[in-house]
Amino acid sequence: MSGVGVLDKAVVILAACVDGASLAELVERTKLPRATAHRLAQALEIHRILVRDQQGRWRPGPRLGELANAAPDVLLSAAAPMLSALRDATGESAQLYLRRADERICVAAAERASGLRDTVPVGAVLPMTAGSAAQVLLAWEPPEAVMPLLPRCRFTGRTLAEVRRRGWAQSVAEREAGVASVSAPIRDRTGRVIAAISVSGPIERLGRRPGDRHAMAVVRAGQRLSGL
Amino acid sequence: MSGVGVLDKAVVILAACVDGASLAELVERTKLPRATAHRLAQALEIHRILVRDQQGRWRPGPRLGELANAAPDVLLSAAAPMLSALRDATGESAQLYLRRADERICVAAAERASGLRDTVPVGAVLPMTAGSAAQVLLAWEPPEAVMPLLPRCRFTGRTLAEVRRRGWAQSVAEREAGVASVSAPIRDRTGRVIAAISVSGPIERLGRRPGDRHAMAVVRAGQRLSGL
DNA sequence: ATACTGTGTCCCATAAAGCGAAACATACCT
DNA sequence: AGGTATGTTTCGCTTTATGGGACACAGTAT
Repeated sequence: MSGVGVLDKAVVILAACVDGASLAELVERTKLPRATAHRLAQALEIHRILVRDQQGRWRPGPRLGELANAAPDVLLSAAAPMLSALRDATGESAQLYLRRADERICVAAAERASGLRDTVPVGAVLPMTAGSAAQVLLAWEPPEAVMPLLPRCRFTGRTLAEVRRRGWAQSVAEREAGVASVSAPIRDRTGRVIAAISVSGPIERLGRRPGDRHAMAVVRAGQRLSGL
Repeated sequence: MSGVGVLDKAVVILAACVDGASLAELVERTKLPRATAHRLAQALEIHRILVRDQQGRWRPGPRLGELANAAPDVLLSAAAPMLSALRDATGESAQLYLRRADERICVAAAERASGLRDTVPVGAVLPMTAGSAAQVLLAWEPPEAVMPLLPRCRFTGRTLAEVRRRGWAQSVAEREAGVASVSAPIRDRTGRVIAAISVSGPIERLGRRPGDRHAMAVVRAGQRLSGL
């Protein structure tokens, strides 16, 4: 598929191990012969791209993070002042989310200093089934990646089409009662959505159409963080 | 080396691309024949493990981060409450650092709420040449990885030997005048140091031997975050 | 206790994939 | 204009990767 079969197989194995996999699960998910899966997983383990726990389950190893450091670091470094600026411009808490399978993780945040505010601590794992950031992270994904999730989502395919059209998403009382939010995509150089930038706060302040008020600032921040 | 030559070559290529590389640089750094380096880099690009910019330079692609998400997520998720607990227990700001080549990045922090405090925002990139976290991230590295850096460090090989003996590091006015800090390692299941956890604050409060006061709490927090 | 099934590991004969020299195209420098 | 460096592609050949099957161990059913 890429022209190098061993790499094709290794990537399939890595994808199967994101949430942990035994050898049997690996074979089942990758459809590779057991000897092949075992041999390649061991080789990835030697490189610390996979690690194996006491139960014999493989999951992503530290070397992946080391090799990936440049990409996330650049975004994280650039995001910190941008989130602070967005918080100051909008008067609401701002966050940055990465997608992880069926969840999203907050990797940077700038919290409104006082008063009523939505607090999402860095490291928090939130669902992909609700919230404007989830809509943004899903809207540009291929349909086959989205379809299995949609039955459990608080939004629909139609909502995601609207997100693609507008370039941003808004939600009211989706992830949490009383909270409204606006999100926009952050893209890599190829145009793929790699993260979502958001502001969130109480419905009392943001209203039932928070995009009217804050979409432009959030979209602008997302554009500035794109292409790094 | 791992028994699968293509994977061995791919990892060498990925390591060479962490800070960006043209084809010529890739060939120079990996010692691979040009056709081989080109073919494998293109295959990694097809998988989005590498991306290529307009100048033809390859660097880590978004897929690496996606595949690595689980590993950093587990640590990041677990760290947030642990950093808060450490901040409350010690009364100082607490941070978590990952190593990136010759720098370290703050990926999680819990800041002391009021008064004089050391503020390191999430996303901040700090040098590997000064500070107790730098000592911890270097102390268990192989000598050949450390030697090139030592001439520029504010500490010595002897300091690093002491860190290995004690299991923690302390620094006074190294990274910044007036700031003292204590750090301890966070290890993966194989025992390798993958991150450093720290508390930092003014010398006035922490004293010139901040380890006397806080090493136990920091080491304990590091142990609890190890092996995830 | 025994038989069967599932899982993990390893070996090695074989086939297929990956290798990489060389050719070609383009850009840059003198 | 000529030489050099860089990037891309081809394809005959060699080396590497494949994966069936054997083995060991654990778990389950009878």
